[in-house]
Amino acid sequence: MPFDPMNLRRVGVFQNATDDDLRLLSANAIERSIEEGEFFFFQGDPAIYFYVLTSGKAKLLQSNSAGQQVNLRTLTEWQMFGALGAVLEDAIYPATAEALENSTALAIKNKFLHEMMQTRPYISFDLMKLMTGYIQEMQDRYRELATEKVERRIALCLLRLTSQMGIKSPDGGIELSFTRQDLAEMSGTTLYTVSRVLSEWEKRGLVESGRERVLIRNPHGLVQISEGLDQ
Amino acid sequence: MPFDPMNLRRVGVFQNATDDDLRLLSANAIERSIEEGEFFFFQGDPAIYFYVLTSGKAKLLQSNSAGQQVNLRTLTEWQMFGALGAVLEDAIYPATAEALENSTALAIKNKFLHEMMQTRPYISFDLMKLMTGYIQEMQDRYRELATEKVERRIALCLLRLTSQMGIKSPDGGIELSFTRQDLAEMSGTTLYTVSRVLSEWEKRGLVESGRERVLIRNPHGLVQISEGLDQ
DNA sequence: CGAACAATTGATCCTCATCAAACCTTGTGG
DNA sequence: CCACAAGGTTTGATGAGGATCAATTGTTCG
Repeated sequence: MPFDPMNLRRVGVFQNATDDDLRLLSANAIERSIEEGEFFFFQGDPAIYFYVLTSGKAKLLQSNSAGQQVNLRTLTEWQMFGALGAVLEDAIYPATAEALENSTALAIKNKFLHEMMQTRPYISFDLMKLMTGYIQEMQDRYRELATEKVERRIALCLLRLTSQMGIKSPDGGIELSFTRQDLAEMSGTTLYTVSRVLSEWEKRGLVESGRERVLIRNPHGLVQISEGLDQ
Repeated sequence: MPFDPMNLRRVGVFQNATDDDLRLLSANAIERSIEEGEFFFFQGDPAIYFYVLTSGKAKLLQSNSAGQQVNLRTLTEWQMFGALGAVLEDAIYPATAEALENSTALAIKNKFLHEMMQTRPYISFDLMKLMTGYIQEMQDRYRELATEKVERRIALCLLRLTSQMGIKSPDGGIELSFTRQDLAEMSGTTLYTVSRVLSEWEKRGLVESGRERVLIRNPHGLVQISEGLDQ
C-alpha cells in the first residue's frame, strides 16, 4: 500500500513542518516491518536511523549486565524513536527497541534529519519539546522509584499508561494490554508483585484483569492509591 | 567585580556562540547571590529565568508529597539550569534548585534565550546535546535504581561524581565533598546505609571519609563493585 | 489436544529502611 | 580559650516490604 507523506504530520516533531518537508522526509524513508518479539535496534548499535512507528506497538528497554530489563517507554503509532543520533555525532542507541506486536515503521537517516534542522528551526523546537517531555517523565519516574512504595508506583504506572495510550472500552472503563511482566518492568518491580497487587485491586473492584489485559474500572480509586490517600 | 561576558563561553550551550551573542546575553543578565541553604527557585514556580552558576555549588532536587527528596543533578560553576522554559511556553520548574554553598549566578529570561535560538541554530543544537545527555543519564540512573543493589548504586554514584566534579587531591586520590544525606539522595537510599557502606569500604582501603567528605583511594576497586565483579 | 506461555498463590528469605542512642566535628559566643 | 550547641556520622537492634523460588492453574493457538 502506498504511504501518504502527509501522515507524517501526525508525528509531534513534524507538526509544524511544511508539506514539502514531509514529502522530502518521505522520499528518504525506508519502510521496515518487524515481527512481534523482534527488534528495531539494540542498545549499543550505531544510531544511524531514527524511526516513526506507522503501525503496531513497541517498547524501548534497557537491560543491565545480568539481563534484567527496565521499560523506558512504550511506543504507539506515529511516535518517533531513536532520534538522538540526529543531535550527537557518532551516537549509539542507549536502549533497545522491541516490537510488542507485528509492526511497521519508517526509517530515516539521522543525518538527514540533522541537516533538515539546520535551516528549519521549528523542527529543532518541536524536537526539543519532545526531549523536554522525556526529561520530565524520567525525572518523575526516578523520584517515584526512589521514594514511593510499590503499590503506589503500580498505580502511577497504570495512570500514566491510561493517559498515554488508554483505550475506552464500550462498557466504560479503560482497556490496557500488557503482561504482568511488562507492568513490572515499567514500575520497577517483579511480575509476582504486580500479580498480587492487581488481584487485591480486583477484589476491591478497582480493576478487572486477564491474560495480557487490565481493565481499569475506577480510575479515581487508582488516583487515591497513587496519592497515598487510601486506608 | 565586573563580569566578563567572554566567560559565558565556558557554558556548554554557548560554546559556539559569537562574541556578540555573549555580550548580548551578558547585557540581559541579572546577577544573583544565593546563600547556602537558600533557593534559586522552587518546583512549581513559573520558569521565567534560566541560570548560569558563576560561583559556588547547587543541586536540583525533587520532593514527593511526604517531603522525601531525590537529588536529580549537582551543579558546578558554568553549568546552566532551569532552561526548559526556553522551549516550553508557560513552563514551570519541575524541580527545586538549592545552593549547597554561598553561590552567585546569572539569571537570564528564558524568553530571551528562546528568541536568540530562532536565528542561531548552533545554540539550539548545543542545548539539544545537553538535553540528550540528561535523558541518557536519567535513563541510566533509572535502570540502576530498578535493577541494582544498593552497594553497586553507591559505587556508580561516586564514580559519576568523580567524572563530573572530582578534584584530584595532592596525595593522589579524588576528593568529593558531600554529606551522607546528599549521597543517599543521589543513589536512592538512606544516609544510614551510605554510612555503613562507606565504613565497610574504608576498612577495605577503597575510600577515606570524614565529615562532608569522601576521598576515593582506589577508583578501580569501585568500578569492580559497580560491575558486581568483587567478592 | 497438547505445547507454550501467562498468571496466581503460598512459603521463605534477604536486603535495606527505620528507630534509637551515642559519638564526632565544627563553629560560636561568653 | 573553653563550653556548648548544632549538625553530621556511626552503629546496633528490629522488622517490614518485596524479591525469589516452586508448584499449580488458566488461557491461547496451532
